[in-house]
Amino acid sequence: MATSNKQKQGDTWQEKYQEYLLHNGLKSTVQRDLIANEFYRLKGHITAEDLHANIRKKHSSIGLATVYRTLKILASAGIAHERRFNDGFTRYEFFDPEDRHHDHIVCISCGKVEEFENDEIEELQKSVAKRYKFTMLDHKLEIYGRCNNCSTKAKNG
Amino acid sequence: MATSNKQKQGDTWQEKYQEYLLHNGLKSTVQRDLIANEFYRLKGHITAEDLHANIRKKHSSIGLATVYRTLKILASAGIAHERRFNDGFTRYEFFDPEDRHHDHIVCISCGKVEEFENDEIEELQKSVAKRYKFTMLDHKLEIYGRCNNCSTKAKNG
DNA sequence: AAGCTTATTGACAATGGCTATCAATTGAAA
DNA sequence: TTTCAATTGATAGCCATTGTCAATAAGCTT
Ligand SMILES: [Mn+2]
Ligand SMILES: [Mn+2]
Ligand SMILES: [Zn+2]
Ligand SMILES: [Zn+2]
Repeated sequence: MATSNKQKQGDTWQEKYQEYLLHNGLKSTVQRDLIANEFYRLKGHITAEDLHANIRKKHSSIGLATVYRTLKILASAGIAHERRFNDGFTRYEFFDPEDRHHDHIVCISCGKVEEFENDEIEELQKSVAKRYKFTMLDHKLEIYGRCNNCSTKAKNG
Repeated sequence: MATSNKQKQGDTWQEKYQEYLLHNGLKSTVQRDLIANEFYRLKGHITAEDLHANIRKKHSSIGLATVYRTLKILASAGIAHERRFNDGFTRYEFFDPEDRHHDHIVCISCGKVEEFENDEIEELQKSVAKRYKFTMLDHKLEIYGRCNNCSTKAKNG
């Protein structure tokens, strides 16, 4: 076949999405596809409600429940990652298999979220898990603080 | 005075508690004091409901809302620390000013929570915050996995 | 010790993010 | 097309936590 020699780097998220639907007896629907595409288009760390609000602008009949449902599917398919910071919302971010693992630094004042990678921390975590005889499956590292902008604002007016 | 030359190491949590109440127009009540003492006695990472259940054994009339309220006060007073792992409950743990900061490694199978300290990770976090020009106020590091016991169980039975 | 003022309590209602339910609709296989 | 399971939007329900409120208790002040 034309694509099989391309060491699977050509797998787009859309292909992954369709494959997941197929293998799980799920259907491609106009709402589902729309939500998935809009999710991809918007980027960032988005809540179901934010995404729903955005979609509503063009497609006012799509229900919030369907957005929740679709985000869960995308997460199960490995296309989205669930994130829970400390604001009571579940957020989703698009996951590209090319991307490396990253953690987050969050501004508690304006909500800005920056991403960072730190191999040393990752390694140290592994050693901690080992020391406590835990099989590490996941981890969560979040730094909370005030971004440069918000720190400056606080100092002045 | 008899205590003033003791570089404040003699401050018990009870003193801190009473002081906090005083300075904030709050009252010492039998329920409040009971909840605070039971919280101290039980240790661990406890939920409001767990604590309430324990107290109910001896004092069946104490309301759950009062337990919630008291835990919030203890947190504000710096006597308890709030923790949110990924099980949907807010947990509280007693905080001793003598203790150093620690993070957590959590078994997703049996719920066991171990505590660890790692200065290298702490330092690396500071450097990340600095790189992103964030004023770090807090951070959360949790390792999720399976404890030795639960890993073994999974392999066999 | 009694009165006074304000905080506190327990019961219960309400909140809010999210999920379950259900009748109507749609996708896709035949 | 027909068929039939999957999907949808609306809405009810869930559940940890918080708000409300009338009754009560703390901690002054006399
Ligand atoms: Mn991210
Ligand atoms: Mn702890
Ligand atoms: Zn900010
Ligand atoms: Zn375990």
